[in-house]
Amino acid sequence: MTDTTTINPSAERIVFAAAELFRRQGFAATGLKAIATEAGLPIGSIYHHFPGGKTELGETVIRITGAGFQELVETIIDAGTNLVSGIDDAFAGAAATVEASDYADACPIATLALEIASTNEPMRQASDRAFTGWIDALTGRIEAAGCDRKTARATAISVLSLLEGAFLFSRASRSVEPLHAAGTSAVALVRAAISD
Amino acid sequence: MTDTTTINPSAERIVFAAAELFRRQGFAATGLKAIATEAGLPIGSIYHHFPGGKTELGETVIRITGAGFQELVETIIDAGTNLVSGIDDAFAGAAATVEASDYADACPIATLALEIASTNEPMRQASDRAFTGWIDALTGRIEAAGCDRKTARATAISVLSLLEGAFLFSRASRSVEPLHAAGTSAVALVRAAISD
DNA sequence: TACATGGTAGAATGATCGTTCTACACCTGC
DNA sequence: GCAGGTGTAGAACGATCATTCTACCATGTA
Repeated sequence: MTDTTTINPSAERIVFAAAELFRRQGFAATGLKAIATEAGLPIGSIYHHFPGGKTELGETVIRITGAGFQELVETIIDAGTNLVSGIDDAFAGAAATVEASDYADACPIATLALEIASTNEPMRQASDRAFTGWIDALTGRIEAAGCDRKTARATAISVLSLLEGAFLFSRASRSVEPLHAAGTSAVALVRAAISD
Repeated sequence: MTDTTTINPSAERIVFAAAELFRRQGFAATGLKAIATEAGLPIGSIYHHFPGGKTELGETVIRITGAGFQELVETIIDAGTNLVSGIDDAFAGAAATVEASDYADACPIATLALEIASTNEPMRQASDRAFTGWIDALTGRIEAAGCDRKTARATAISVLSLLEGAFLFSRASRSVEPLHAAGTSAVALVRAAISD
């Protein structure tokens, strides 16, 4: 099993190649050969670094890209003059990223999380942990901004739901309108939550 | 090409079998043999009814289940004493359905829509049309409840984003909490939109 | 009766799949 | 120098994939 805190350069190349392909076309449609090619390594290396096979690689991708996305979003939110403007910036940034990537770079794990939710328990648990990390991080910020914990959590879930739902619609419509609409609503929900 | 307004019994069995499997495990992970088996028909029948192959079947599944979901949600919303309570009922119903189906029956087309968004243009367009139909239908209701069109549309997009995002989190966490949180927020957004 | 149409039935095809296996190279420690 | 560990390299394997093809049946029409 790959070290849980660090990851060696080749394994990292495999994870990033896989993450890109999984995000763009999903888990089942991505073959290990394509990942190996994208990573510039032989297919045997995948099994060397991830002896558990495709599922283990999938879990690692979920863990690492889920944490990376969380860190990115936190950085954006925390750079705002306050929580509300930070969230506004995060949605705007998401829209810009999605548009600049030809509507491919949306949520790093949503596509495969839905694919495997009913069929691959280790990966489902990994995705649950990633999403829970996001929800907890945002809950903490909303709470710190002066909201009771229960409402903060519900608001965090809603804000992230808005983001995920809007990603889906943006990719389907090849338009950033959903992300802008959802961003406006996210701001309104958070404003209401911290003004109570 | 299958008739666009009616569909014969065998083709219908194929579509429903496919829809179930696509929803549960996604498009790429579902083989035509499994669909044929589920429909109780030989694999040749799939090509007979859908000469365009798997893509054509995918488009048909998106069209039919997208329209069916819209009709279901509209029925629930319109049965409420007013728009706000109708939307509340819709989210509660979604939560009950997801829970009763072992967290498999969420959005009929989200999983495959994300899988194919960057790789299969005919199907992406079909998913865009389905989602657009949902957005337009809800926009109309919010507008009829006394909201300007621009805000009505943005609110409709947000409500549906909340639903889709919450479906994702509910499937990942095997919990209905996200749908209840999103439902409360949807109600708040719609209330605010029609009181302006 | 012959032909056309619509449909079920399932084998055949070449390609891709995840996985296992064998081979070799390099580095480190004893 | 040898053994063990780490890693690249890619062929082999059995299974599954989407698609095409052949065969047969039933019905309706000329």
